[in-house]
Amino acid sequence: MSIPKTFSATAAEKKWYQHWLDKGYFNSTPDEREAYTIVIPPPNVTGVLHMGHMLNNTLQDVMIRRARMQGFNTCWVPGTDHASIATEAKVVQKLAAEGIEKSDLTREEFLSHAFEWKDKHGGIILEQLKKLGASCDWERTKFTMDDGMSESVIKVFVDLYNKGLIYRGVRMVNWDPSAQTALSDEEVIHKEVNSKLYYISYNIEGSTEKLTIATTRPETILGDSAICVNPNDERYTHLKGKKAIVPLVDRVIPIIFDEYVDMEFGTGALKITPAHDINDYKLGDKHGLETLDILNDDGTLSEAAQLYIGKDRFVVREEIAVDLQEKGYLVKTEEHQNKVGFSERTDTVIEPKLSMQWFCKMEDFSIPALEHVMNDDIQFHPAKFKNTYRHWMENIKDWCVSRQLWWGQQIPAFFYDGNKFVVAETKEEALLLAKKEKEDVTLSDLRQDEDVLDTWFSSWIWPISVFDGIRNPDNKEINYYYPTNVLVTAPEILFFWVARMVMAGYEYQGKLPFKNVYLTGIVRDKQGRKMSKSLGNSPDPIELMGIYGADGVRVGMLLSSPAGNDLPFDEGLCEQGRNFSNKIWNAFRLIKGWEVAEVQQADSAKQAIKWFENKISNTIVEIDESYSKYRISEALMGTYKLVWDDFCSWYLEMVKPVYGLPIDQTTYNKTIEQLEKILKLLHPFMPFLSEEIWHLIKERKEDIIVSEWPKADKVEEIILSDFDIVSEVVSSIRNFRIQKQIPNKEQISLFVKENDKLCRNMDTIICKLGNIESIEYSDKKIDGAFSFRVKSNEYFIPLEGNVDIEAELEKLQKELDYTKGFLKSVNGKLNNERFVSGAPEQIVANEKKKQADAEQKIEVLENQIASLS
RNA sequence: GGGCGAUUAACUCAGUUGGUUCAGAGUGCCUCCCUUACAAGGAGGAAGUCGGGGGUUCGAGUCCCUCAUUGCCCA
Repeated sequence: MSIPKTFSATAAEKKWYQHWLDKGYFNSTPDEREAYTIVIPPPNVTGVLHMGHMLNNTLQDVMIRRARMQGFNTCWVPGTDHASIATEAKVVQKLAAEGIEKSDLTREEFLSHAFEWKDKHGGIILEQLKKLGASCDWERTKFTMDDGMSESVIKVFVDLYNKGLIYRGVRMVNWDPSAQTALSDEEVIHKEVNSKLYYISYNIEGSTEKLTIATTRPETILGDSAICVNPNDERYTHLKGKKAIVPLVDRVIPIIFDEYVDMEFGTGALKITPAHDINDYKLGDKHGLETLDILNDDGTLSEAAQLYIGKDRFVVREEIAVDLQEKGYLVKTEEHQNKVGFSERTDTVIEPKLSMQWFCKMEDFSIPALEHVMNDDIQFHPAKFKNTYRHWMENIKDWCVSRQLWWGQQIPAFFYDGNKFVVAETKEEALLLAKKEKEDVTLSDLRQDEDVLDTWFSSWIWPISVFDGIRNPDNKEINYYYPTNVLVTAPEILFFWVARMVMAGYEYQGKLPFKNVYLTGIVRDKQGRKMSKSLGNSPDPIELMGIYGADGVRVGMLLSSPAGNDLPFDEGLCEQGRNFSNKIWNAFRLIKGWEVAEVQQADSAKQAIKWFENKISNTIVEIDESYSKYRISEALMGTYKLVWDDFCSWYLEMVKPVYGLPIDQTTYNKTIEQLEKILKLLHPFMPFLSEEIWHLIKERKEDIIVSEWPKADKVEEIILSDFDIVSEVVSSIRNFRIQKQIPNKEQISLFVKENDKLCRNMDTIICKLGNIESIEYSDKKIDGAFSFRVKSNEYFIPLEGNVDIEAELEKLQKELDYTKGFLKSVNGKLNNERFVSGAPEQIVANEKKKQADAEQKIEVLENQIASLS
């Protein structure tokens, strides 16, 4: 049988993924085992896979696969969310391309277009996740607008309304004039922009004096209700009781005094526009000012503005500056940097706007949500995010849950008689409620609120609703799978998703939604920029997997991504992953190529097996520990080094038969046994490669994906430390050969002056790897030989004549200097009375041991130097 | 402006409650090698005043203060 030199990933990926699906390994139903559950952070239904998803979902798959092997009943629930703003924007855009305006359609017509779009473009991302190897229970795939899911959302809304936790009110909201909807604070991104500061002078009524204000938004003067100055500002005290006249429209407004105004900024005089600025709104409220809304929903000026009616706010900004200039009101303009809010979804400048919205009260929710994170009932990885979380929870504001869109769950509030309304799950129930208030109300009198709920209002109950725990709070599945074990997500959505899930969890299940939260970093390009579609700096994950294999990319993603740290992505990492696949593949080829025969087991092989069994146990302990701390990249690196360094570079070299000769059965069997353990450890990271080799080792029915996670045996530390000496001896021999240009196949002899008792069990390994004819122990040094030291023992390789005494002396001297320095630092401590009396006993004992070792080594070195000079 | 982090090798990061000379890993780089699993490989090697300064301590990469740089969140 001939095995190709490299692992061909594509075929194996297809084959095994289908096989796993056929066998139903990903599917879960409650049974007597303990559950291990993860719910996917639902990606946007019309999204495509990007590098952030790759990182996130690889992590989840690693955890799920390991848990499966550990015997848990694993359940990874996939799904997507409807992403109301983004998706509606896409649908509107698509319709516009066909010449259809949203305003021409009824709600039902629009929604049928939207669902059509979703059916066609939705869920691509889930198919892409399969390529990555994601072992989700696909039969459980959920979409936030599925009937049951929407029903849960509505139920929660009604329930919270009835509890008095949802209310309707006029508030200043973040208005997206492009999407024409309100946004939550979290959906607004503040960016530093270069803008202009306009200095505009207002006439004072009944005076020739002028008052100059500074603003970045000159168009809003049309909505001014007052000018405000600081009462401590002596420049303006004489204006008390006076009035100012708004330029161009000649409206008379009061001059008011409030310490809110910063005397240093601009001219110290502030125009107040309560309808278009949150701080002005608060001031207006405080001083009882008029509220003049001069903008339409689409960002054009309304009739209330009197001028520029119907023109866009940015156009007006330009025009009004010119007009003010011409009429002599514009004193000057300055370059100015300020922060402006943009819509996360449409990148439009946000307009603070007063409007009637639905809000969810957050204060009561935040108490348990904060407490259970601070006391580690819910653990964050890394824990540093607890601070950020606390800060938000302690400054929480009510949540604006209504959106002026159609794509989403329509708010179940039904109006009648103008502004009277009832809230109920169905129109029929609403009618019953309404009838209590007004007997003659009919079904056709009821008009449902036009708005839909924020998408996060679906997502915050996701860990519950995917198990139908809202509609049936005590069902078998929710009781079995909830709380979930870990949530893997990005810190950017810590607040508007993670925190709210915690709130909903306690409200609706009385329990935390997940025990652990693993926060990933952001995947960045080499220049440190966030990878994004608009920048075009993100590689296509599917293409990457084609080049490096899914396993290679998985390893590449995890190699340098400790929790919470950004990942500066480099294709080189995937290449490293691919190379790793190949390394394992070739180790397998080597073993598979051996001819097995009834021959005596070499002692070196016997010793090697003993060592590796201990080594692998030791590593399993370390890897398990890394996993338990959610240090996934550390677990990967531990596995990587076990395979590459310990197994391939050391173990296989030690047991490898001489070329052309067969291997004994015992060593072969043991080697396969070790290889299988290694494949199991690799499986969470490299599911395809491990399954492929697992089955190439021999024909078998059982699959590695459901095999048992290796357990560590008791580790004999002494064997590991003895091997450390052996490996150092071997390295020194190799070094010697390279220096003296003595080829490996030329046998040499080794003499040892044993100053410190050595374990000789592994001498056969030294002989094999160093191609040593014999090792001879003696109590005196060998003259005229190449020498090196490991610990305090001296090793000699006799050499005809050409020992470079100078070089040898220099090396010895260097080592001597180092050891003396070391001894000095140790003595420094031991001679310090306060150290000896103050430090713990164990530490002092250690220092004494170090002292003795160093002294012995110095003696050895000095003797050697003396003999050479 | 307020809050929270970060700063360790060329790059990306580890470094547990202060205690082996503790200064690490992977990558990259340099030298040699197509040796009969693997050049997608092997054998070696160089490389850092732990951001600066001060303090606590017998002892500080680790604790405290301060400055600098930088990131994130909030206003």
